[in-house]
Amino acid sequence: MEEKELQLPLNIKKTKQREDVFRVLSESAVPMNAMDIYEKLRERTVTLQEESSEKGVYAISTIYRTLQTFEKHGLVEKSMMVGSDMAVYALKAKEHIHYAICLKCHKMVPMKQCPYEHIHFEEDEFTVTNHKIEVYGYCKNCGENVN
Amino acid sequence: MEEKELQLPLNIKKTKQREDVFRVLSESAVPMNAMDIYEKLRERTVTLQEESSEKGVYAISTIYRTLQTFEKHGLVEKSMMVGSDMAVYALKAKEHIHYAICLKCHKMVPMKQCPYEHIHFEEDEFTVTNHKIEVYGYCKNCGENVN
DNA sequence: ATCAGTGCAAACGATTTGCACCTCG
DNA sequence: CGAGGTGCAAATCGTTTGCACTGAT
Repeated sequence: MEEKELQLPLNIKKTKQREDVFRVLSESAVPMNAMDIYEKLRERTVTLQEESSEKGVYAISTIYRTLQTFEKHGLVEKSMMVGSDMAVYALKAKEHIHYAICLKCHKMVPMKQCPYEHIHFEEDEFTVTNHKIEVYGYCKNCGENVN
Repeated sequence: MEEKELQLPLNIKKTKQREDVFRVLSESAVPMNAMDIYEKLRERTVTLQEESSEKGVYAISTIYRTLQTFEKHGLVEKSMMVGSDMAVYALKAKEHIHYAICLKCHKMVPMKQCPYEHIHFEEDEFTVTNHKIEVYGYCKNCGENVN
C-alpha cells in the first residue's frame, strides 16, 4: 500500500517546517527535545543535499514555536526530563498510556494501567483537568550493564 | 518545654545562611523554589531590623549552593514545578507527598496517598529510581470563580 | 591559620521575543 | 493581498561559576 502521509490537524496552518517537525516526532520512539529535532532535521537536510546553499536551514526558535503550537492544539505533550531543565516533546498517544523512561537509553516502558484512579486528595474539591505520571529508572537491559 | 532547635546534620558545616534556609524549608507546608526562600529571608530580615545596613543580606547564589549541598546530603528533595522550568525543594524528612496544582492560583493540594504502589509494567524488570506525578486542575476556590 | 562558605557580577544554557522578510491560503 | 510563519540576533530567566573576601573550627 502506498505510504500514508501523516497529517497535521486541519486547523493548523501547513508549512514545510511544521510538517518536518511533526514527521520527526512521529518517527521517534522516544520523546525528543527541541535540539534533538533541530539536529535531526539539519542532518537529514545536509545528507540529502550535498551541503549546498539550499533552504534546508531551520531556526531553533522555529522548532520551539512549532512545538508550542502543537502543544496548544493538543498534538504533543511536553514534559520535563528529570534531573535536567530540558523539556521533551512527544506526540500524544491515541490511547491513554503512561510510560516509564529509562535514564540511560530512553526506552519507554508502558505501564499496565493508569494509577490515576488511586489519586485522592486530603481536602476534597479539586477539579482535575489533566494528569501526567512519569517514572524513571533503568530498563532490563540497561540495568544489567551498569557501569 | 523549650523550643527545640531543628538541627542540621552534623556532617554539614553550620552557618547562619544554611540554618536560615533549613528553617524556612522546615516551616513551609509546601515545596519552595530558590527565589521563594530568598524573598522569605529578605522579608524577615527587613522586618526584624529596621532596614538598616546589617548583614541581613543573602545572595541568591548562596541559596542555590546551600540547596545543592542539602540535596547532596540527602536533606532535601529537588523536583520540577509542573509547566515551568523552576525547581522546587522540600525537606526529605517530611513524608513523601504529591500535590495537585491549581492552574489559576497555583495552590498546591496534597494527595491522600502516593499512587505509586499501583504502578506496574507490561514488561517486567524496570528498576524505578524516581517517579513524578503531576495533577493539574482547579482548587475549590478557583473552581467556583471560573470566568 | 586554614579552608570551606559567601557575595557579587558575569557566564550559562534552554527557551522566548522583536523585527524585517517570506509564504500559505 | 494579508495574516500568520520564519530566520536571525538579542533578550530573558532560572541557575551556575570565578574570584576575592569572610567566617567557622
